[in-house]
Amino acid sequence: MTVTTRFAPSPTGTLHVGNIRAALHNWLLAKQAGGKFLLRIDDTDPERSREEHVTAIRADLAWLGLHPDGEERQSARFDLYEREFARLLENGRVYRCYETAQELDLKRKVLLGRGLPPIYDRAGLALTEADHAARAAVGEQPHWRFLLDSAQPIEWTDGIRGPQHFDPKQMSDPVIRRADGSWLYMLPSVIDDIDMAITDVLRGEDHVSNTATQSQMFTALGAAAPRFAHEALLTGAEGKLSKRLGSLGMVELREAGIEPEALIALLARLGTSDPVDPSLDSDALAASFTLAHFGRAPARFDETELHRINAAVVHHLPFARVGHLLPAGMSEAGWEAIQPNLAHISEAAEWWQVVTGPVTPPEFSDEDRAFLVTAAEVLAGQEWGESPWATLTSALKQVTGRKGKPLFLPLRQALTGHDHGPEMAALLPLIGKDAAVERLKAAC
RNA sequence: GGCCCCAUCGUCUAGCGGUUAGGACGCGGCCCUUUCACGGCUGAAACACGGGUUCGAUUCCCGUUGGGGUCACCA
Repeated sequence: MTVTTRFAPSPTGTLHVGNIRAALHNWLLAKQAGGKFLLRIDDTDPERSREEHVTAIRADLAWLGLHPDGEERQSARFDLYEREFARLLENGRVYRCYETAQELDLKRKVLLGRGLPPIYDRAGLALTEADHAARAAVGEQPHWRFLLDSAQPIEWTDGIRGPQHFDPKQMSDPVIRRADGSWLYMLPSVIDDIDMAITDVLRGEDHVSNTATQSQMFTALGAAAPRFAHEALLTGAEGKLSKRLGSLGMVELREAGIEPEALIALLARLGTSDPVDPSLDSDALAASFTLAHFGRAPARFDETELHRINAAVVHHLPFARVGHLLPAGMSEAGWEAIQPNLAHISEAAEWWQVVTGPVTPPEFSDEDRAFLVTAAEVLAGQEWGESPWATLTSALKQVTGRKGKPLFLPLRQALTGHDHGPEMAALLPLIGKDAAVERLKAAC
């Protein structure tokens, strides 16, 4: 059986760290097995779903390199839901209810106040046909609940959490359809997982109780449930599940100069016993992806760590990958000279400016000025060669007797305008002889 | 409040009765580089607490404390 996973975002917003992690893990799981990764847009709620978010989600997945092998949209599948719903109705697994949201809320509060679990009392189930007729007569439309089988213990072996047991008596029959006929998440998701032949559902542990009720839905629809795995959620750096984390979206990440490789390297391994390794590509991450290596306690997502990983990633990126992001005219040699000094690709512009000029050197002492005059003369007269920096500095050492910092720092400052930066040996050939001589003269 | 999950260096974690408690990231030091960065070496750094069980608990059991999740006509 081939492995098929899915990522099922609701287009009510753009992707954020939690979403991305879910998408990535499902992608890794499928990719590892040579299976399929499907995108399913969960847009059953026309009120809150926005087309621009669908577009953004597709674009973000593409940016991350998580290309789906197929895409479905729940809004295009209502006929299917209708048919399956009819089957459940026939089998007596759905029933009509009339409580308003306010009434249900009140019931819950009363139970909670008495220290009892807020489980739905199944008042709707007790209604007679006459009751329903009377409701209909006054124009009242019912909403629908799925009837849990209290006699059927719920169990599954979770890919991360191990054996799971739930008592259906401890759970409420979920509302699956509103009075206006619109669908809630619970049932369409199960119908689609069956229809799309999803073999593995990997999601956050906030879905554990959903899995419990949904596992009965699979059975009620005559299908075998997929394998389930629930991973512990991420928390913010300060411990609590932060609003910051929830809102840390693709836009912010991109604006902060985070590369997809960095995000993927961190998210693939955070919360597992495998070390985060910025040098690994997605194929290597997929090959080593192991559910058994996931911890069961919530892990902290630290934005600072993401930036560190980003720097490490940038140090590995080949010119071909970043060329189009670099300043016009920047060569491969330029990239390689500057790359080790970058935390973000965007900083390449600053260092390339050092190569192309103009540069603004600091004020030098008379002594240094004299030194730089000599330097300009030596450089102008020297054979450029393979390693002009070594040639220049060893010549100056002999001529002026300077060494160490007094030898190198004025040169660096005059040539680049900075007192630190990429290696001069790599920079000088890029600057070129004429420009270098000019800069030395200009600094005097 | 009920139910579920969790508790080892700052962080992510390995450990499945007897270990000098291991690794990775970060941090300190040294080397390389006559800068910063990169790279190499090295060091400091942890079993939440209280009871049991046992010859012996980080490991097994109970409790306390603490953290996370869930109990929606959101997904």
